[in-house]
Amino acid sequence: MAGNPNRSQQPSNASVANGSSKASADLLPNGMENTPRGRLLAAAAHLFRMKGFERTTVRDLAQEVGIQSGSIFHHFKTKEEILRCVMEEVIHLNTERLRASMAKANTPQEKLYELIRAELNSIVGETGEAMAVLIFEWRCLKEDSQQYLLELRNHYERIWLNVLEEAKKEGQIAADRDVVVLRRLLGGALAWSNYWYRSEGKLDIDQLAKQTLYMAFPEGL
Amino acid sequence: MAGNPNRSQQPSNASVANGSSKASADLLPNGMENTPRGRLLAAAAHLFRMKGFERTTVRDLAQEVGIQSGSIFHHFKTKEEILRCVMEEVIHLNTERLRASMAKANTPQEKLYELIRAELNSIVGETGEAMAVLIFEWRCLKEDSQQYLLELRNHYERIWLNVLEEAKKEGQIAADRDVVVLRRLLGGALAWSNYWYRSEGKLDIDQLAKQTLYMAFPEGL
DNA sequence: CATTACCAAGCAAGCGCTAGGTTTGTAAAG
DNA sequence: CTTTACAAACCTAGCGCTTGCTTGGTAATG
Repeated sequence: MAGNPNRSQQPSNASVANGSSKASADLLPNGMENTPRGRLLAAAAHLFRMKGFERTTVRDLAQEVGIQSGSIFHHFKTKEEILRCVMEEVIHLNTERLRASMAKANTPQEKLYELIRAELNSIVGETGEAMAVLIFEWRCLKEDSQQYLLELRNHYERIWLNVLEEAKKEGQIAADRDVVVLRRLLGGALAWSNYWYRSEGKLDIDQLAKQTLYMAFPEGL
Repeated sequence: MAGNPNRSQQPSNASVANGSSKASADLLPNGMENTPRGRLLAAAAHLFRMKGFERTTVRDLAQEVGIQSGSIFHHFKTKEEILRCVMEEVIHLNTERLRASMAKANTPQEKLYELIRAELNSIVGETGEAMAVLIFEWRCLKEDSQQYLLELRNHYERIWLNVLEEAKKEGQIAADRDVVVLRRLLGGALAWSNYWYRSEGKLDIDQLAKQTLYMAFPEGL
């Protein structure tokens, strides 16, 4: 009765138990999902996305990775900390991604396109579930977690605004347009794609990025 | 011990108890907030917006309108029914609003502008809280409620698509653009404004509508 | 032999909701 | 003008269940 059944039995019947075979596959391409902590974060991103943070119980989460609910608290102090970690990691990852995109783009036009393409990939690609959680479960964080993550997000937004301001200076964006408002409109349009875009459809990500670029920056084309 | 303290004492100390003096003010301009049911819906829209559906307890809601938690179920069968009613009413109201806007607009340009302006008013105006609930608490509905509300939402979307298709036919929208994708990008951009737009700022709704129109339909101007 | 990863059992709090009774507003009947 | 009738609105008390989390222990690894 006491003790732990052999480790190798547990994960398999866990992923069979409920039909979700995707959970351990793909949150972060870091190889992070090989640690127990990483597996928990990946499963959390998946469940929080599907059911929402509140509706996901620690028992759901435990079942998804094949452990007992109590064991979760060996890795995280509270349920909220799990949420915060999912968000923190996805911000870091995507900020790095954005920075890398800007490094290899040269002209303002290229940069604008790459900004859109990178954010779109964050939202509908591998990190999509975590991004959706970041956006739509924000309220579930405690005040101080919000404050901390807000700073991280500001770095990300700064990259966007720098490029937009540069593009405006060089005439790619009309002088009478407010770049902050433009960024917000664009951010909403892109974030929304998390709801409707399906990669199996006939529209691929690059095409959608082009359509968005065309919508937002008519002057530049 | 038994019985109900005089009615006139109850509502006042209820709205003082927590600092929210706004709850009973403004969901629906119908005068609907004068019925107990209407007051509950208005308070629900407010609380669901601030804290989310799951985090709002029936006890929170009861306190906001100054009754006991059990009394809520005299007006609604379940907590989920309250959510559904909030959503249902806001869809009806805004569909009607959109239809009215289209009735008085003549040219395709005017119609495009009015579409944007009407939706923006739905999102950041009086019905903003209920709209946010409609958008962000969708998952909390049971399957059949979702199905029912989806039909209502489709009517709303049909109005948009009809106008967009007409505008495309008349050359206000370039021939190579997909109106469905365009609507989704635009819908996202507008929905997002619920997060950041504050009417106290220097940008008024009409200005924002113009900026959005300019972003989305460069050909038409 | 310490560290990491886990289990088994269960506690205290909070949840949606119910049951059964009381009060209040309204309007017809006496 | 009163009395009676009745539905709508509300209260009190609490049930049954689920929740996040804790405790005290075991098993395997290096």
